[in-house]
Amino acid sequence: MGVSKFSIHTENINQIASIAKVFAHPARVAILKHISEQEGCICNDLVEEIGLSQATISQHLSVIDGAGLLQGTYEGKKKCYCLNIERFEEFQNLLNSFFLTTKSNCC
Amino acid sequence: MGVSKFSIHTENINQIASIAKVFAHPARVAILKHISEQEGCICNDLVEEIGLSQATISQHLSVIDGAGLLQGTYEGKKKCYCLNIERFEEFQNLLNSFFLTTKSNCC
DNA sequence: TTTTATTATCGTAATATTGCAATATTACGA
DNA sequence: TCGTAATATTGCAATATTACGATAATAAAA
Repeated sequence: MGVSKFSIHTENINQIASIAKVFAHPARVAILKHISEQEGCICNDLVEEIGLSQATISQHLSVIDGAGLLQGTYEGKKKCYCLNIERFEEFQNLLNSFFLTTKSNCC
Repeated sequence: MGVSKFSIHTENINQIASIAKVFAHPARVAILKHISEQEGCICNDLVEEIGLSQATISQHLSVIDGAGLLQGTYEGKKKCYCLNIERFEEFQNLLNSFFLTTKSNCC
């Protein structure tokens, strides 16, 4: 199979899983860290910084972007990515409330 | 390929990704929620509750267990799982510091 | 000891993910 | 307009994940 069964779970459960999936690959975690560390965002430095091919980095970027975590603006030829802090905090809060409620309901 | 390149990343980055991976599937999120909601843990109720086969649930349980998030004790024939709160909180803290440092370093 | 209930593991099929080379696209400058 | 730099997309190949039936292993009860 290989297909995750989403339909059998609640909306909240699927949401938590989708959020976690974004962070479930080291390249994407590294990209987010690098983007945030850079003053004013970065671009294809990620390829050199992280050591994966341009195609692969671009692919990971689109996953992160698809989750709504990025704001990209063009500066000349270069596209500069920046973290969408509101969305990022939303993710943080959703994960945190999962942790909190799970913890407090436990045996 | 299909192989994630872990060796090119820092320990901390790989750690965040590994933690997120545990929560990156709705069945595992559902399992954790059910386990925590039940007074005193549960066992194969998960199969009925969640609607996946016993083999699949057992597989997901071993992923969660492999991350150190479970404490299993036998009560007669039944094996009752319980959340390892210390480890769970460790995960929460690691993720939270990732969120915090990423956020505060951002442009 | 045999049966029964519960959980784990194995084998396998279907699908997803990861990574890269090659190629397209985009936007600027000459 | 053409060339060039930067990024995105496409098309694989390799590997991982998910799911389940079948089968083992385990532990209590008959």
